[in-house]
Amino acid sequence: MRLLDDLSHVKRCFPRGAYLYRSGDRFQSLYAIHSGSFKTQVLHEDGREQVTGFQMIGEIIGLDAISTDHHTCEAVALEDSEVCDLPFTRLEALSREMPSLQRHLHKIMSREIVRDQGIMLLLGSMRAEERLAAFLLNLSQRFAARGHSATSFQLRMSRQEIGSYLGLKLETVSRAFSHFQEDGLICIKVRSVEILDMGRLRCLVGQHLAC
Amino acid sequence: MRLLDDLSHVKRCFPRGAYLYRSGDRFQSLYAIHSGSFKTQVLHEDGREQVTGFQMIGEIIGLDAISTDHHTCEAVALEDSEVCDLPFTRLEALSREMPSLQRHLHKIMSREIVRDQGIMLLLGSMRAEERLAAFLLNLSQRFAARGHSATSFQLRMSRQEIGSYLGLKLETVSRAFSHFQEDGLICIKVRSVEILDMGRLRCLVGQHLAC
DNA sequence: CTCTCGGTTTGATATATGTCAAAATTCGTG
DNA sequence: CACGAATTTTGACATATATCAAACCGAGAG
Repeated sequence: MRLLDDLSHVKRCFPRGAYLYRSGDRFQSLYAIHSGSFKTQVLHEDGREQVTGFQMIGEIIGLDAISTDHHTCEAVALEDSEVCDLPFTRLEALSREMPSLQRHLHKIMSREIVRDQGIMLLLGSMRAEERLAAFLLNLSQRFAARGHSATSFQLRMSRQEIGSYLGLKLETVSRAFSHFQEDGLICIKVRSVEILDMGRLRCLVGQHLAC
Repeated sequence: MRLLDDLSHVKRCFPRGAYLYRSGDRFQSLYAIHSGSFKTQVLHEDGREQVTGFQMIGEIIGLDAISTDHHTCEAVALEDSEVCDLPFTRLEALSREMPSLQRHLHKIMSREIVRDQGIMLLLGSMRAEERLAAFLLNLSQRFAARGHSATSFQLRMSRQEIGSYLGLKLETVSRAFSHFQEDGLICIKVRSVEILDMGRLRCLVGQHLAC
């Protein structure tokens, strides 16, 4: 990771709502998120859009573009954010010199593939409340990994964006949040979340088991 | 691609139903499909399984395992098949020597990420018949790319497997096929498909547009 | 501070897909 | 060739989620 830091000291700022890249943009760099957060989404000709992920500090985005030399999705800042460019040809050259960097890069790409498989599982075989519980637990875990509270955090995205990510309508997301709150699983006030019963939330994901 | 061929002349055979690898297996190699076809699926603790893809000749599988050194999904032969092992450490060593191989490997991984995004779009925002139409068009295109007919082919997977892949129940898949047939879009007899009206099938994907 | 507007919540109703069940067909095996 | 098992098709009905609509709330602008 230190190697990546060496590659670029230049941070660029993106205000909330700004595009880091758009679908069709020429591929130059991967981007390391230095502060803030982004969403990535793919567009369908007919205008529908599907959020494919929410990225936070330390995560690398832009991997989709390697395949065609053009970005196939777009990345939008969810809050004021900073990113470091990682020019890809330099990254490739460096990783030819340093097997550890090479392996690291491969792991990053593979991890993205595994993450995507998890989302397919979620979209293909979970019900609305399971999906939302899985989403909350995923956020919780990622906040914790960054030294923040695992139980209390702010959502950076709208109900609409959560819904798009989870394959649900925003009303369904809102209702599921309300239901979780009635059941004492969470306390939610618009965008601030507190997880009250992590155990039962975990049980919700994987309904099929007795809990 | 020739480089990959050099890497391994050894083909291994897998009869229909055999596992190429299972979830949890130690990662050693990527696999190039030399003949036949496979499905990959992820398992949920509670027993649910989600098919994440169908792979055919020339495609590389096992990329998920790089991230953790263990396979996170499993691959099952859909018919008698042959694969070439591509030992990953040798692949990495070679690609340090040969920038073109390095780039090729990166593109393969990135292409998988793009493919997964497409499936998320499908699962997250398409209706049953749109999903199935997209699936048929995808198969058609891949058969055509391999020199087979784009309009007439055999399905190698069951309704159940198609349903799992598309986030639908097998009955829904069957009904959608029947409906396509009534509408004169396809002729389907169990596992043999003939596409009769490619244009209207394309229109079905992306319902929102007037067609 | 108040207004406005986007976002959120909640309710009533519609609909796509799931569920359960039975019949029909195909396929593998003896 | 014939049997049984597995897969597929089809039907009747149930239900999760979408849709439409209205009320509510909160954050930013003036």
